[in-house]
Amino acid sequence: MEDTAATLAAELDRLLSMARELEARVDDDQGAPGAARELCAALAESVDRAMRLAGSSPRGGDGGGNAGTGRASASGQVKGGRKAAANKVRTQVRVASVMDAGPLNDGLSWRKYGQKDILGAAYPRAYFRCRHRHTQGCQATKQVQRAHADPLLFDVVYLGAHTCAQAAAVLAGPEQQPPAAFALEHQQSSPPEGIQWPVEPVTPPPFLSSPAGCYTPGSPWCELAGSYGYAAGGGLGADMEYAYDQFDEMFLNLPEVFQPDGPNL
DNA sequence: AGTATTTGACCACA
DNA sequence: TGTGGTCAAATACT
Repeated sequence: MEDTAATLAAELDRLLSMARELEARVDDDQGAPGAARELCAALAESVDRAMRLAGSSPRGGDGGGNAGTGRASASGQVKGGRKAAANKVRTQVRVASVMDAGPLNDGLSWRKYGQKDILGAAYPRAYFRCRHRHTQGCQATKQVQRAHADPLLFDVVYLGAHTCAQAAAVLAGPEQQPPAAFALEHQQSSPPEGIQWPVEPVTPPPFLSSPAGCYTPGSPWCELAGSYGYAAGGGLGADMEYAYDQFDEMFLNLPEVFQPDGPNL
């Protein structure tokens, strides 16, 4: 056990270093996708290994204020069409909202369809689905829940792949650029997401931004101070959790995740 | 007037 | 049986 723990620690440390290097490179040299990709690949590999080492309980740690029910993971079945999301790609992201940051979102059009109090959670969970669900059959949904441990942190879970034209447009951006960056440039097209919280949660897509402090021991979340452009220095954090085997693919081929024939659909 | 959000109820799964 | 996810009518907002 201790051996594994030590290895895990080393892996995570390495991960942190790479992440920081990646940040530095991307930061001062935006035209170096090659180097960035290399690092991303190594990063993904390292994270994957670390996660495997962490044990067979991906959600066991239950980071921070997450209700941690853990029941939404792929259960397969789904009879009457409900709980269909359980079948889909699950991507968990932790973001920090920033005061006065305004109604930022990930550049995609979401429509809130429900909110529910979650057992053991201090704050309700909000349910969103793609606005083009009916017109284009886009099955993507997301769940947003404030972490009770830190009211400024929001746990965002993306379920399912975006198949709508808008998502395709967003993801067709330059060089795997995170949709969030796109969103920042197109905020005016982002309708407000009504969540009954004082601050609007920023919900970056599943893509590593820039690390500051990474991986909280005992938690499945990876703390990543964001430089998504949301609020530099404003205290943005973004965590992410992926199904182990999906991590690399999602990380390196983000657009595929949102495409009709994504890696896990 | 049209659209988005809220909220209670229903359904399915563990 | 309890809980989470979704639906749909009512309400609020632009």
